Amino acid sequence: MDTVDVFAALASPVRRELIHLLLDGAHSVNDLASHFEMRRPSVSEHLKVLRDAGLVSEQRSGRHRLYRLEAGPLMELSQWLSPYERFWRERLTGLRELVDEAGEDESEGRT
Amino acid sequence: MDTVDVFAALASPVRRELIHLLLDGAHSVNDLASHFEMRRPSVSEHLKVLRDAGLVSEQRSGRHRLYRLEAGPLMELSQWLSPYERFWRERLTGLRELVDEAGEDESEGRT
DNA sequence: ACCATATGTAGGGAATTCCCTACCGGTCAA
DNA sequence: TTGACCGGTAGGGAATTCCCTACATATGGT
Repeated sequence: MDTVDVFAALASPVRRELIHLLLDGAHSVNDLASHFEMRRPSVSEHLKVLRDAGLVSEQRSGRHRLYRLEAGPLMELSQWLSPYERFWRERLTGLRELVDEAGEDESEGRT
Repeated sequence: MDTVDVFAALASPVRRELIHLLLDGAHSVNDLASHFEMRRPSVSEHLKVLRDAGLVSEQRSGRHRLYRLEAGPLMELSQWLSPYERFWRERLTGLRELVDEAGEDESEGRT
């Protein structure tokens, strides 16, 4: 049972597209595979990586397996990102000051 | 000048550690390399990947090169993440309802 | 000029990734 | 049961990654 790092799992554009496709609900493997140029077994392998990273879960239903998005690892990613937020907030603050200087008519308050 | 995908750049634990080290300001390559087991040229190569991804910038200062964190790509990552936020917000809402239900039966208590 | 320091680059080798073609088992329908 | 369909797995090959040891280049100090 290899446990896969969520960053490594998201490093592939194919896998990012896969979880994007799952935003509107669960899909079968064939359904997902139809969105790619590559062969179905390759998509299957990408799904395995996503499973090992906890990013998707499968639910068997007849001969289909429905894959659905799992939020946990993405939430962890968001938490990982939080220490860096101040960096771009500072940048946005700088931009905002420029904007404010350019047009001092409008004022709005939101942080 | 290869332009590197920010997800691919962050796929390496070493590179994530590098940008983490840059949270408290700019550092030289030797300074950064001293935090790792690996040899300095390897750290240099990791820094090149981060540069190509726009995650760090370098500023030459004498014979040193100071690397500093650049927020842009991380902000894009945060934006990429936003469509998925509702997934874990739903989960947290569910958790909160559970907590609230449990809390109605008991008076407050902490160990 | 000479030498030490700071860092990038070349080239190579082991490991990993990513895609492929076969193939296998499970499920449904006739 | 037979056959069509769904989807995982095996094995292989090309490309990429990741680390290494040399080496190159540039700057500063003496």
